[in-house]
Amino acid sequence: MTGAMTGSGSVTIEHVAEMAGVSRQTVSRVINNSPNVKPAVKERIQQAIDHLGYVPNIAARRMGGAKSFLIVAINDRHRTLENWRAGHGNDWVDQMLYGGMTAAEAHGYHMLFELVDADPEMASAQLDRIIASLRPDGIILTPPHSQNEALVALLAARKIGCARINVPDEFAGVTVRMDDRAAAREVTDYLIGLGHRRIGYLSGGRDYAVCLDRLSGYKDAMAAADVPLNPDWVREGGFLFDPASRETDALLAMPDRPTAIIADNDEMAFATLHAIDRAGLQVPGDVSIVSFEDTPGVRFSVPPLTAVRQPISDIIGAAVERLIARANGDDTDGVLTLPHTLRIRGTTCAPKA
Amino acid sequence: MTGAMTGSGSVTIEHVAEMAGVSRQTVSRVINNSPNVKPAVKERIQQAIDHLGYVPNIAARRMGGAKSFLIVAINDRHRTLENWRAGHGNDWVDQMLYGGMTAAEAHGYHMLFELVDADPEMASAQLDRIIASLRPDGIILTPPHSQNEALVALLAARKIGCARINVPDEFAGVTVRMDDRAAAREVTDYLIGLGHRRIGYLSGGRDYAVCLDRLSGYKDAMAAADVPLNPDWVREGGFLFDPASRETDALLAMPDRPTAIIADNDEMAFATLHAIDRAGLQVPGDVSIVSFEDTPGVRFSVPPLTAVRQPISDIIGAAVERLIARANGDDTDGVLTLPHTLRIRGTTCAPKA
DNA sequence: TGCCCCAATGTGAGCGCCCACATGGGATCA
DNA sequence: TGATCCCATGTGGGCGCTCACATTGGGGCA
Repeated sequence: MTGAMTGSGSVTIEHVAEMAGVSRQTVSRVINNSPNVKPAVKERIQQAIDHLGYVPNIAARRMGGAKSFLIVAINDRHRTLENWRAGHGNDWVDQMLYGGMTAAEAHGYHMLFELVDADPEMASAQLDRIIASLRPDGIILTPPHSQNEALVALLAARKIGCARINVPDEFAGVTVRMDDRAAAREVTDYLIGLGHRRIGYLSGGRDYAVCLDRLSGYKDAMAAADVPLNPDWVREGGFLFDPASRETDALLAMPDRPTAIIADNDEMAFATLHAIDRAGLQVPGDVSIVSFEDTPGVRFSVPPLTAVRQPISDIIGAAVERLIARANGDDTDGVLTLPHTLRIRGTTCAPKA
Repeated sequence: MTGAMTGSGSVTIEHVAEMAGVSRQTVSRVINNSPNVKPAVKERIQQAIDHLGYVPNIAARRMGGAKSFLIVAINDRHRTLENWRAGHGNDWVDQMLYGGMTAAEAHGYHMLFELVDADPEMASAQLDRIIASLRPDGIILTPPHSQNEALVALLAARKIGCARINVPDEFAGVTVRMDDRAAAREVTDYLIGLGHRRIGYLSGGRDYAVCLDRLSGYKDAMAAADVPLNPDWVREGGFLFDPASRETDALLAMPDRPTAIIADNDEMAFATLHAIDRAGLQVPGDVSIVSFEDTPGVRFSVPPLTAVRQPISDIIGAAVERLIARANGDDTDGVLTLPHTLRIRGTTCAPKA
């Protein structure tokens, strides 16, 4: 039961104004929560709105005023599509959608996703097209775009609010992230606390700021606890199963093989799980595993994976909130760091010996 | 290198018209691929567009003309958010986004997601608000909304193209789906072909048309092969791990326990895997498993899961294509059935005895 | 009482585009 | 050669809303 006009053409602000016996502008003020409207009038208008089932047209609002009620989240085309096509899982997009959509909805906003190529020249051109076409009130840049200063500069020139996801502190502007370095430190401390001294690290890759950050945290923790670190314990698996398998094989073949391995995502952690099994070793008895993603499926492996939960949905939700606040005049800059969680499950225990 | 105007305010159709020495309308014709523009003029205009980096403003296009260049995909709020919050995985949203976004992008369209409650009254009201606010060129209804005739009627009244996802043939209008019944028949035939005669079925639930469809296919195949079917082999797990665990336990405790189990999604298939292991039985030696979802993680279980791949991204992509065609005058109705794939991996083999 | 100020409302214009229609010139036909 | 057509282009108007500004009225202050 949306209203009395159900079935007819669109209900405009004009209709509401007429019904409430006021001008368009006063109705507009009520819609936009502007001050200086008499409570009695406001209520009368609200009743007319409810009665007619009036909902402002977003395109017209954009045309008339400054706001578009749109937040655009930019993902890397290649990483998003190709990885998925190749069958690689990813919790990222789901979480972004859930966190962002919910936050946007609460303010009458909409969030939409766009894909942009990582290549610097293409990225700028594509982003510029998106801006021209959509004129969003804010743009969320995810890695690797969030590290691209040219894009940030472009958005600044176009005067569009920009939230950067998961970039290290040094960058300026609005940033929302989790503390990957601290998380890695925490994980390493946890393993050291269990008695591990030979801890391996399967990194995603050195081009990801996040991965480098985590590696620092891992090294920090090892150094702080005076645990010697063999550089060969640190290996790159590119976030993928097969390379991670091979690297784990190599790790297990070392004379001072690690008794615990940290992996930068779940897929690599699973590869580690399999490789350890293949080598005739036990998880977690012989080798403990901690992952850095925590997709829903990790609860169902044998044993279920101990993992760091990245608060992606919260991060995107916070980014949306910030951008909307910004579009409404609040231009607080700064870095917002959201808490992560280490979820201890079945792949970690004290080392045997 | 977007164009010469980089840095200035918005480039409008007016600027292009002036530069090319024609009227706005002629530029508009070029943008919209209308006929009756001299090739020479068209090229001159195109050059001006490229030079200025002109991109039409989507809100203005919506205001002036009939099209909004927006396709909205409607998901169930509860199923989408609550399940995810409770830690249950779901490949659905990712695939929708990938398939839909790519198809939309190819036509200069954008796709956005909205959540709507399943409750019939709320659903209609919420959908009506979405229509009034966004005026999309088309709406994609996913289950359970795609089975809600009131929503379909509302969209028809509002003259908005509607594509329904995964509803059985009997419903009219534009429908895009996979043939779940045939897929279930195929899976069952495959298992029967391997030599299985006692085949269990872990269904998602009887309120999902898709699940009922699959059950029919399973029963068809059993009947066609003259394999007797014990009704107690068919159980409901609500798509969730824990209930599926219990039902599998019950299944395994039967005197004529199944030698193969079909599950309606991956999470339940994993539960089955664990339950069989717990019972001291082997997969696939003692019991074979086939799942009906094929999320990326299934490749990494031990053994990797044999599963039916639902072509969700293709389905949503096709729905987007249909809706865009419809917005441009092509009003072909009908059911579009996209092919699925049975991916045979490590959880199926001939039964022991 | 008169003045000013500000809260509460209304008015005109325009955002950038596409629609309907009007207009001009060439080819086509008798 | 003139009438007819249709292709190629231009013009005016308006979509639904918000902006900047104008206007009204009532309360506080001297």
